Amino acid sequence: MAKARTPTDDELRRITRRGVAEIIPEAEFVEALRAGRRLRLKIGFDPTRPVITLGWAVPLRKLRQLQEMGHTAVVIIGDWTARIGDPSGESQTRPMLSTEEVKANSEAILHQFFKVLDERRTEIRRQSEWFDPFTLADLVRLASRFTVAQMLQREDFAQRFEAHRPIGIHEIIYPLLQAYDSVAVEADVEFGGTDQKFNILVGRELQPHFGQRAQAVFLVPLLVGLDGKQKMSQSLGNYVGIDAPPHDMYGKTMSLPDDLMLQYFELLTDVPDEEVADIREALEKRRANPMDVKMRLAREIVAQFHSETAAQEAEAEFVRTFRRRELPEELPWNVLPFADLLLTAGISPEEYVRRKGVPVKLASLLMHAGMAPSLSEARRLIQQGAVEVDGQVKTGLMVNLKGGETIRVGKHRFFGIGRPDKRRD
RNA sequence: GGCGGGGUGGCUGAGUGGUUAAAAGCACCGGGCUGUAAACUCGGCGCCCUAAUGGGCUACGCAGGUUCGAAUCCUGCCCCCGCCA
Repeated sequence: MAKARTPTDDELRRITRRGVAEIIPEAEFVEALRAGRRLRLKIGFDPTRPVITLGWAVPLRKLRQLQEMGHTAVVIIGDWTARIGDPSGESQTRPMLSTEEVKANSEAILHQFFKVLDERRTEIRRQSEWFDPFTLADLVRLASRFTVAQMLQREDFAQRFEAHRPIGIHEIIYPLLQAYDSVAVEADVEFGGTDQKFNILVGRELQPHFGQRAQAVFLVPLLVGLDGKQKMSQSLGNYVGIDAPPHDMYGKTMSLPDDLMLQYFELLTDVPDEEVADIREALEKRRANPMDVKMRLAREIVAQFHSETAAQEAEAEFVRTFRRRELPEELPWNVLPFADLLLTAGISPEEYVRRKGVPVKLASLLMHAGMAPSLSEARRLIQQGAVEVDGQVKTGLMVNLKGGETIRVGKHRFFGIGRPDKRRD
């Protein structure tokens, strides 16, 4: 078997110190790296939703680092559990999905993973490979390896047990399944956020029963979301998608609470430790303007997931639109085709020429453009002065459009009206 | 299996016959102030119609019933929780 490159001391420090919460057992892991043994690095995901947030970039970046040295990432698609859903019905996080949905989501997610991971050094596996043929007898045998007491080690379970709140049997089974994944792929290390500690440890305990070496546990800190309070997650809406377009990624980063900047530098960028330390000091001594620092951060992030050029453009656009409160240079990214506009307004092209414009109900326009979920909501926005057409606040019912306008809704949402000459064919 | 408690808007949680689209808080949205940060401040926050005043519809687990009128009373059903076994 091919060997992996052994890390220099400096690399080793970067791998085991920066952006790491805990490695169990660290000494063993370091030893394995030094020995140059090619490691199988497991990471699993739930294909319930197709979105991957920047929070995932934290462990993925670690994997990438190790891939550079020749180790193999093993990505496990939790397709089997996604198809089962959460039978308790209490949790909205695990609806039951069809095979097609799972497939579509998985593909979308993998695509996002590969913005960070090296595809050539990644093995993709599906839970269904080993769970479809799994029998009830297999499950009972698997369950026999663990005790209720062990399960109660998990803080979440312990608390609920203590408070006499329900713990579903299936909730106990899920960690077992995830643990079995490690056996199935013969994982050497499993990666996850600190909230996964228990589950990953279960895998570590299970492997020796199958004659395998126990995997190491590599825990990364949970990235705090844009609200500055809770972990970044799609369901909380406080996230930045890994595949968010440059301007969006840049803008969302700028809305980050100041306190989080250093954490983001550390977890999401390659800015060297010494430099991060300098930034920290500059901020503390108020030598640096927090906003400038944040712009640097936003640039770093956009450059990483898109390109240097995209980062510069996003920044220029940001400055123009928000700091100087000017209109975007080009038509915005969301454009309502002109033909749709005519259709919405119920106006023929001839009528448009005759009237030199299209009178439309602003509220319904907003709804059509997806800026408001209902007409009532759209009206409220208009009434509150949140809507501008080409820089002019509009509070009236109707608005006359010629095409090519830029409409702003609230502080940071824009959409454009297509130009009439650009007919769709 | 026995006894008891409970299901209200995204969440927490008031409300036990009428002015309750439903207190309050959180979350969220918008305006102001700013750096699309925080804090603060003002406003909004079911859906639909109306330029507006206003009107209509749907909503308090589900289905019926009583009543001029029900989240509130009655009946049945479903679900959840606790204690005991």
